[in-house]
Amino acid sequence: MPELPEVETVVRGLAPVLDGAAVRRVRVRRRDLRWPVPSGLERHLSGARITGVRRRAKFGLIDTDRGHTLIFHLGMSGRLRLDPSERLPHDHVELETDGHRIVFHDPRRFGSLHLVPTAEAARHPLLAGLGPEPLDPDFDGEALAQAARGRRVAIRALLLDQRAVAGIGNIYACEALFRAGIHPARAAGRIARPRFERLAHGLRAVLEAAIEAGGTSLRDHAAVDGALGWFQRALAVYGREGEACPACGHAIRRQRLHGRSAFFCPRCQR
DNA sequence: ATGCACTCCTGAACGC
DNA sequence: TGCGTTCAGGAGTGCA
Repeated sequence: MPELPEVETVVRGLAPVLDGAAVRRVRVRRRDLRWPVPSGLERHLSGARITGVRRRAKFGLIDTDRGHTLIFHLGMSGRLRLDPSERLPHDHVELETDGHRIVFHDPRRFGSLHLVPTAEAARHPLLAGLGPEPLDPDFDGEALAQAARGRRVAIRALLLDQRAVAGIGNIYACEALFRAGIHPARAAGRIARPRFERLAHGLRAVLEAAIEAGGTSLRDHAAVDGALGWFQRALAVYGREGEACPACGHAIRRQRLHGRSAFFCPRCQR
């Protein structure tokens, strides 16, 4: 389940391979992803040179010298495979450069590909409303406090809202809340100001540690070279229902919240 | 504006 | 063994 650290891992793996490379051929085997693969993808990318690979929230952006940017989202089960030795089911799109092949593989097809003029990438509907990057140097508790003002939703739901803060999914929302000692069901607007500072710090710390470890590979994530991320070993609460809280030893609890599991320590998180 | 259920999809895990 | 059910969840949609 690619969240910010997993996408960052993919982008970092992709950049040295794609930066400066020329796209030789694009092959689309399946167009019906989360949204249809743009019909002009092959035409606009073939022959273009890649000028950069970057990330915004959970999106990867590949810029070309033709003024187009390819945006990818990995959804739930998406992977980018670099120079795969065999073709697999669900290999939907293939990008051949002068030297490598990048394959977009996505069994559940919650992922998507988009092509936009580079100058308008930030205004694309999927990117336009995104909140601040939690790893941006300017990101702090104030940004979270502002997004939470007057809101009655559970803080976990607010963290998952990409307009409030970008790139967070269920795993890192749960982990950051544990680090900040905040109960996932607590109403966002009823959290005292200093606690947002702890939450912002918890988010940053857990995301940086996860990137360092190459992300969390629960089921679907892997770096472009197929390497698994090792951060699941460092998860304190996510997926650990019944296990001992690493801080106090109390059993980790799982609670259904808005249709999704929230994992937390009922003693440490209030 | 806000909150929330529903929807898409497939594979893994589970129960009988 | 084999079938059915449940779950995972990012993010748009549509409703109250």
